[in-house]
Amino acid sequence: MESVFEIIAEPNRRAILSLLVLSQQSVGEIERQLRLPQPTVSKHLRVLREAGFVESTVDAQRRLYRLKPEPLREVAAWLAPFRRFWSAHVDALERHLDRMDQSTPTKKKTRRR
Amino acid sequence: MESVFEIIAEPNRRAILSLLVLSQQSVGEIERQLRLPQPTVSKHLRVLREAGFVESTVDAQRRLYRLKPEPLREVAAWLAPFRRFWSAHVDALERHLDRMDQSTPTKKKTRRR
DNA sequence: CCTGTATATACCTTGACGCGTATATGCTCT
DNA sequence: AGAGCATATACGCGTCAAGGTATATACAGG
Repeated sequence: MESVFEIIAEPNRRAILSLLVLSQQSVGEIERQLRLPQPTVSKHLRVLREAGFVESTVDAQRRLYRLKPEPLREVAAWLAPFRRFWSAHVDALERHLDRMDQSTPTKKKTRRR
Repeated sequence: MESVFEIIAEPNRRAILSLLVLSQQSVGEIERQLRLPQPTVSKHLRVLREAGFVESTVDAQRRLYRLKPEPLREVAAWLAPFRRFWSAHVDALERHLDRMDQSTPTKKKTRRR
C-alpha cells in the first residue's frame, strides 16, 4: 500500500474521509453512519492512519479520528498540472456554445441554467 | 474497474496521463518514454480510454492519444471539500512561522522563497 | 471483580489486477 | 502480394488487498 492514490481508491475509505471533513468522529459513529461492520472500519482507519490521512486521540474507550491535510494535498499537487488543461477545455466549450448561440438564437433560453 | 480513483491508483497510468498533459502521443512514444513493454501500454490505454480519460485518433498505423478532461475533473470535485480544511491548516502554519520570524528575525531571508 | 462496551487484531478465503509471452489485426510501401 | 512496422488482444500466473468471522485488549461502572 504505497501511494496515496491506492489509499483513496477504496470507496469506504473515501467515505470515511468525507465524514471526517465535517468533524472528528469516533469509530462507532463512523460505523453507524456508513453501516459498516466494526472490523472493517477499524481496518480502514488503520490504513488511513499509517498513510497519514488521519490521526487519533484517546477519549476513554473511544478513539476520536480527525483528518490530517498532507496526503490529500499530495493528490491535489499531482492533479494541479491538469487544471490548466481542462480549464482550457471549458473555455473552448464555452466559445463553442457561444457560437451556437449566435447561429441558433431561439434556443438561448436553455443555456445558463 | 468502476471509479476514476481506481483508474489513477495505478502508477503507470498516472505516468501516461502526465505525459499526455504536455501533448498528444502515439503508443510507441509513450512506450519509449516510460520504458514499458508495448502490451502493457496498450492495456493501460484501453483502461484509460474506456474510463473516458483519453481518446484516440488514427494516424495511419499509429494511434494518437490525447487527454479528456471530465474524469480528472471528477477527482478534483471530490477533493474540493477538503481544500477548505487544509487551507485552514496552511494558515495556522503560516501564522506559526510568522511568530517564529518575530522571535528570530535573523532568519527572515530564508522564508518566502 | 465482573459485566458490558469500544476498538483492535488474527486468520482465512476469494476475487481482481497487473505482468509477461505469444499471437492477432491492420496499415504502408515496394 | 508480401514484408515490416504499429497496435491490440488472449491466456496463464502470481500477488495482494478486502471482507467475514472470531478473538483479543482495554476501559468504565456497579
